[in-house]
Amino acid sequence: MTKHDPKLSQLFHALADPTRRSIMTRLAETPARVTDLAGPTGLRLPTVMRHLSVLEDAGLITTSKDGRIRTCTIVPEALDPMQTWLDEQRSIWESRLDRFDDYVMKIMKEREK
Amino acid sequence: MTKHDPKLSQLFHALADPTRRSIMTRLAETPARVTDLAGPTGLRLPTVMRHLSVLEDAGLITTSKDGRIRTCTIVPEALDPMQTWLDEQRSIWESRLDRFDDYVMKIMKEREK
DNA sequence: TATATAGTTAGCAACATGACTAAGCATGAT
DNA sequence: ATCATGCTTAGTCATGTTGCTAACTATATA
Repeated sequence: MTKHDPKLSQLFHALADPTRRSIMTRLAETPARVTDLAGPTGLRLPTVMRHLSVLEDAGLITTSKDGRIRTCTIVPEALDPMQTWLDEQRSIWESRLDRFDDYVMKIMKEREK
Repeated sequence: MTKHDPKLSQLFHALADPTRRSIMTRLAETPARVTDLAGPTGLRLPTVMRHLSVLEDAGLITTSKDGRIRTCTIVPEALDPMQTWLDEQRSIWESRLDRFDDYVMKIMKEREK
């Protein structure tokens, strides 16, 4: 399972940048224009544009243009694969603990003899 | 909050690579030697070493050397900040939905007049 | 129509990343 | 002591990422 999974890589990569995470947090509040998003970052517009297209390619936001204004909106479900990966990891880890418990139980029973 | 948060960036970056994720999944099962980890990847040892040090720098694994064998072990708690970030995002998103509900309620009441 | 606003495109520079090979250094087995 | 094993270091190379400026397009607004 999860042979290639480029979608997950894209997701993690998109969120590995603090600027992009702050954009995500801002957009979690409410949709915003490109210029609104650029403001707090202190970065130039083309730079912010690039960050936005990384987020959009990863499916984390959608954008639409009305007149000369582009509005960005988050896509909350886009985070689901990440949560799923986390849960899978935890699940494997926990079954490992279970196996360890089994092992300990076995040893204990051995000693009871 | 989360002004810089380089730890989170490091975490996300470390997990953005499929090789590193597969190593994590493998290590969730049980600790392993460097060579054991290299095998399935088809990559050369120095390359795998680099991946391992990225994971170790991110705090996702620890390693220890016994004789000439280095054993790698996952640090499950290292994923906590990621889960926390996800929860924070969701929380902001949900309170936004609440505010939207409030807004809708307000409109509805306006209409009742 | 002229001007400001909002975004876009192109291209550049600096640095980071992920792969490799070649060579080295301990440790364990013969 | 010699050789194989397991890892480590150093150095190279191609590509990707993040920032910039400059110049452009398209839409308001005066």
